[in-house]
Amino acid sequence: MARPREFDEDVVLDRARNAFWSNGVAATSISALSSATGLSVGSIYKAFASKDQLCAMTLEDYTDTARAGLADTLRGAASPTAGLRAWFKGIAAAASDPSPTRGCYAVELAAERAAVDERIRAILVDHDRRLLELVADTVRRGVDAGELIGEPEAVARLLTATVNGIQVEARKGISYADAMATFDVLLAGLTPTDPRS
Amino acid sequence: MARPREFDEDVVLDRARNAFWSNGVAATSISALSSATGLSVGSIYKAFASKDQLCAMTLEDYTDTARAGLADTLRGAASPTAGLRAWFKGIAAAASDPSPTRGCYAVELAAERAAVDERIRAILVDHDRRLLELVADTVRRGVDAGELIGEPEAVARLLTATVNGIQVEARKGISYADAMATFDVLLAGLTPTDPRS
DNA sequence: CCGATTCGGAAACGAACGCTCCCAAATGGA
DNA sequence: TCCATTTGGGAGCGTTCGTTTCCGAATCGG
Repeated sequence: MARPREFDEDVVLDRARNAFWSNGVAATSISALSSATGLSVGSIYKAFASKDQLCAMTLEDYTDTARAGLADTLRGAASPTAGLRAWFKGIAAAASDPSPTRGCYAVELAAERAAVDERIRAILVDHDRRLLELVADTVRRGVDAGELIGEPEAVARLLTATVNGIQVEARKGISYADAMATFDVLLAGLTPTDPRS
Repeated sequence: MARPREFDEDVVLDRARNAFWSNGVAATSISALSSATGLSVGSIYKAFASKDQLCAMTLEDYTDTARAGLADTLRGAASPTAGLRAWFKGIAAAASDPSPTRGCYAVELAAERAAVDERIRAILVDHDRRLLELVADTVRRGVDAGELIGEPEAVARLLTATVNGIQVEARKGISYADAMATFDVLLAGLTPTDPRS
């Protein structure tokens, strides 16, 4: 009953996230969010309670979407290592994006807010745990198939750490080729039949 | 001639950096910097011109110090790989620091400001270039000594990317053991005589 | 010991901050 | 067709922002 909303919450969350992502959370004012989303200041507070709450919601939406996309990529690939390579290609593409939303929103928030905002930190820690499970599962399948070597969880930690490192480089600017070259060296070290040495 | 300064610029830069680092640059006000440094607002502006300028100076001081420390670590070690291991131990220690200045200041600034502040970005890009040369040189020596395998510059990019990735994890909290385990897997993949498979 | 020069710091600037309030507009059930 | 209820939005709340201004204090060459 009563008057229905005129805006699509997902669209508003996307636009708010991009604003936070481009300029930093603290540097993004409510009036800037109003411009970015098309909602008035009062409507933003009616719908999202506070700036911190809105930020947390954009992050939760982002991490959920990112994990779902990664799960599709990893499980839809022809083999575990093919899945990892597809993941890396997507990361390299996002990292070499010239827009101010290049890199990874979760990395931006981890760096700027995780040490000071308990709520953000909790979302990121939970995301990390689930992401690690996803990647470790793929690595385990790769080890079983003889494509990869090492202890799956430790290897998964290395993979996600390296991806995050590339996302940091992305904030300063990195080419697609340099990002992929890094991933190539990484994978070469985790492959049993590598013709090095 | 004229009245001498009553403060030590290095001490003030250290305290300002820690304030930026803990809370984020945008979220750190001039009055907070005044409290942290002991200088009055007017004195800060007389000595450092602006908040952005002060931030850039803290970063330049930090990156110079970090590179000098790493150079000492890498060149003072018994072997190239021993140098890398010493580097990783220092990173893991800084990453598992429970204080809000855990992780790496350069990563914090890369994530929060590099995409929007040209000056900060330039400092970080320059730092990256020099850091990469330093690490690549060590890797090259390691390859020559038969301790490491791969193309030195690409391997160096992987090492620095992984280190930055651990620094991102540090902002959310990571144990010393988990950080070191990640580095162990990384090095195992870059070592010719590893008993895996 | 004086005068040029710099420093330290309190007060104040206009602007922008996050947020609340209030009211008109829009809806569905009675 | 009202009426209860929720939305949209603009004006305004008190506070804090980054920065400037101004002036007494301190120093050193003359």
